[in-house]
Amino acid sequence: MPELPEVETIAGVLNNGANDQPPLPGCVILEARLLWERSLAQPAPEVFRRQIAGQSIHSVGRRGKFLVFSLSQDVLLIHLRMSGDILVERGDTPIPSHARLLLHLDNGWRFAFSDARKFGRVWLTKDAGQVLNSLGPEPFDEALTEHDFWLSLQRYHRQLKPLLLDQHFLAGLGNIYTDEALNLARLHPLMNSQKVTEEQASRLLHSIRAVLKEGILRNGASIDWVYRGGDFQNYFRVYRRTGQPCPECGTLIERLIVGQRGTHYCPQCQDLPE
DNA sequence: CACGAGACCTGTTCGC
DNA sequence: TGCGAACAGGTCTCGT
Repeated sequence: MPELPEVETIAGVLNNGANDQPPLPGCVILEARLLWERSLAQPAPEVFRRQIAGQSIHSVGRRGKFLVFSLSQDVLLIHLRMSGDILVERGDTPIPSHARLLLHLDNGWRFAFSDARKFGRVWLTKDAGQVLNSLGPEPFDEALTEHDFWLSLQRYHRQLKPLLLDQHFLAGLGNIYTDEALNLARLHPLMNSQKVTEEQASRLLHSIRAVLKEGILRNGASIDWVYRGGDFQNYFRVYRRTGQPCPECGTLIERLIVGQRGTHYCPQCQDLPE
């Protein structure tokens, strides 16, 4: 479910707190409860419970679509996948129906990893790199230049959309922001990455950064039954807008399946060469 | 290497 | 109204 802007928004709220919840940094984890053990990727459940108890939370960050919690001894990593969310509620409130992991905090509040579809995963490790090192660059990394981006596109002979979704290539894009970025860059989702010109690559990188930036500015998108305050869904150019007019030219948005993902694009603005 | 299908899961929406 | 199919913000593994 969440992509870079949503995860960034969640990390920000957890780190700084909000009107209805305190910030996590400074809290001590008293006890962990695993309600669905398969959500735990690493280590074994007993080890996890023993090891995390007593650790304090130093900060909450993000790498790609991973939430990164720096604890006093270890790093807690959470990937929300399709339906995951983090809820921080008072300890005496009812346990959320899809809670998979609960952390009881020393301030009387309770941290819950909620995940209806059970695709999300949790790691507790001393070496976050072991999990995160295979990720591609952060889209906003200044070291990622337009020229580098073009060269990396040249290294593959793949359809643009599946390549952008590949977290080893670039970290953070998901189905929404990939469709949005390709439309803004006026590139067809099936275009071969090797055929992208240097000028088009530059346009694509700018578009990726623009849609992610706007997503973050609007606190992410809230669609389906998962609502967390963001309103980027009201500004989609093509995503889930099949049959509606393209904001640029008015041509009706079309939908096709690419790499088994629903894909939305403007057949006029995003034409497929040859 | 690149692509498609299947798996992992539950809940909502669509179409007849 | 009812019911099965389709669909959903992700990623891994396997076969061709």
